Amino acid sequence: MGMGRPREFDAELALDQAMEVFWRHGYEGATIAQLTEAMGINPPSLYACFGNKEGLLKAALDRYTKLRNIWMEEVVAAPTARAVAERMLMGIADKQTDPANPPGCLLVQGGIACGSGSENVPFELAARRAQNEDQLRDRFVRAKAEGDLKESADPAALARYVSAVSVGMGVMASSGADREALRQVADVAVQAVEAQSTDKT
Amino acid sequence: MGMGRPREFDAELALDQAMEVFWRHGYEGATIAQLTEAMGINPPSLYACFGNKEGLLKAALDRYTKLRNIWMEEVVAAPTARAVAERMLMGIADKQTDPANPPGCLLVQGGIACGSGSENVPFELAARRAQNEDQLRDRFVRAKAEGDLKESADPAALARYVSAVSVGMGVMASSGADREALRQVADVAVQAVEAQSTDKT
DNA sequence: CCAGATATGTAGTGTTCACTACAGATGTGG
DNA sequence: CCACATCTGTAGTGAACACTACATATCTGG
Repeated sequence: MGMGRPREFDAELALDQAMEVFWRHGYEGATIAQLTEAMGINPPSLYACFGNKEGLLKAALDRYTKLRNIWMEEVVAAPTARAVAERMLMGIADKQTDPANPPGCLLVQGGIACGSGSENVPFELAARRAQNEDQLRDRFVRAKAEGDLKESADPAALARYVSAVSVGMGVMASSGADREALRQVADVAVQAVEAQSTDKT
Repeated sequence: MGMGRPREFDAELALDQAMEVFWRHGYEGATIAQLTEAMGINPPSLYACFGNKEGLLKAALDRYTKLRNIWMEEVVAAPTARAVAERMLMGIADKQTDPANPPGCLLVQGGIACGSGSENVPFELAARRAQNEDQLRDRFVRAKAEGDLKESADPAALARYVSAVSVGMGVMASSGADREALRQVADVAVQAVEAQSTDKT
C-alpha cells in the first residue's frame, strides 16, 4: 500500500493565487480557467485538492482570515478603545490600498450578492466579518469595564460601527479611492469612538 | 409608414421588477430567465426595449438613483451638518431594512466585483455612489461657510465618511442586520459629525 | 522490482448562459 | 383594406461554464 504520487505544487502558494482571483473578480466572476491558470495547475489537481469551486473559496477564506486574525491581535492590543479604533481603521486604509493585493477586502469583494446556486457564499463571508466584529466587541466590553469607555457607551454598537466603517472603506478602495482618502475617512470615524471615551487627553 | 404594434407591458413597472432581481442577486447572479419571469415578459421584449443585460441594469440604476435623489434633496435640506448626517444615516437604516425591498443598497448589491466581461458594472455603480457623495460634500461646504462646521473640518472628508458608513450599513443589512442594529450604527456615526460641528447644544 | 495508491495532463461531458431568427400578431398612415 | 412598422411567443443558437473520465506518470511499502 504505497502513498501515491506526491503533489507537484505548493497548496498554500496556489491558495494565495486563487485568493487574488476571487478578490479581484468575486466568487461568481472568477472562472475555473482563471483560477487554474493563476494557480499554475490543471482542473483535476484543483478538484482533487479542494473539492470544488466553493471548497477552494473556503480554503482561501481560511487563509485570509488566519492572516487577518494575527493582525487583529495587534489591533486589540492597543491600550484604549480609541487607539484600537485608530489602529484598526488606519491599518485598514493601508491594507486596502496595498498595491501587493487587489484593492478592498476579500470578505466584501468575494461576493455580497450571488446567484441562485451560490446563496451560501455571501453567508460565509458575512460569518467571517462577524468574527471580526466579535473581537472588537469583546475588546470594547473590556474597555468599558476598565472605565476607558463611558458608562453610556454600547460596546456592541461601537464594534458594529467600526466594522461598518471598515467595510465601507473597502468598497471605496475597490472603486478607486486612494490611501489618503481612506485615511481621512478613518480619521473622522475615530472621533465617534473618542466621543464615547472618558479620557480625552 | 405605420407606427407598429404598441408594447403590451409597462416599462417602468417591468424595471421595478428587474431592479429587485439585480438587487437580490447582483448583476452577474441575475439571469435573463429570472429577469424576464419577474418582469412578466419574454426575452425578445427585453432586448427590444433595453438592448441587453447591461442596458437593463443601467435603466434600473437610472430609476433607482432618480428616486434616491428625490430623497437626498430632503436629506440635504436639514438645517445643520449634524442633522443632515442623522437624517441620511437614520433614513438609510430604515430604507435598507424595508421589507418592501431586498435588504441593503442596489448600488452595492448590484456588483462590487465582476467577471472579465462586466468590468464596467462596478464602475457604473461607483459613479452613482460618487454622485451621492458629491451632494453631501456640497452641503457640508455650505455648512462650513455658514459656520456650522468648524474651521478645521474637511467637508470632502466628512462626505466621504458619511458615504462610507452608509455603504457599510448596506452590506450589514444584506447579511441580516436588523433595523435596530443599523440605527445604533447610525447613532454612533453621527457623533463624528457632531465632533466637527460648532454648536453642540 | 513489483503492487497499490495518488497526482497529472489531455480532452472532453452535460448544463446553463446571454442572446436571437423567425413567424405570427397588432397597431398606424394612406 | 392595404403596405408597413413594431411587438410578441416559440424555439432555438453558439459560447462559456463547472466539472470529470481516462490514460499515464510518480511515489511508497514489501
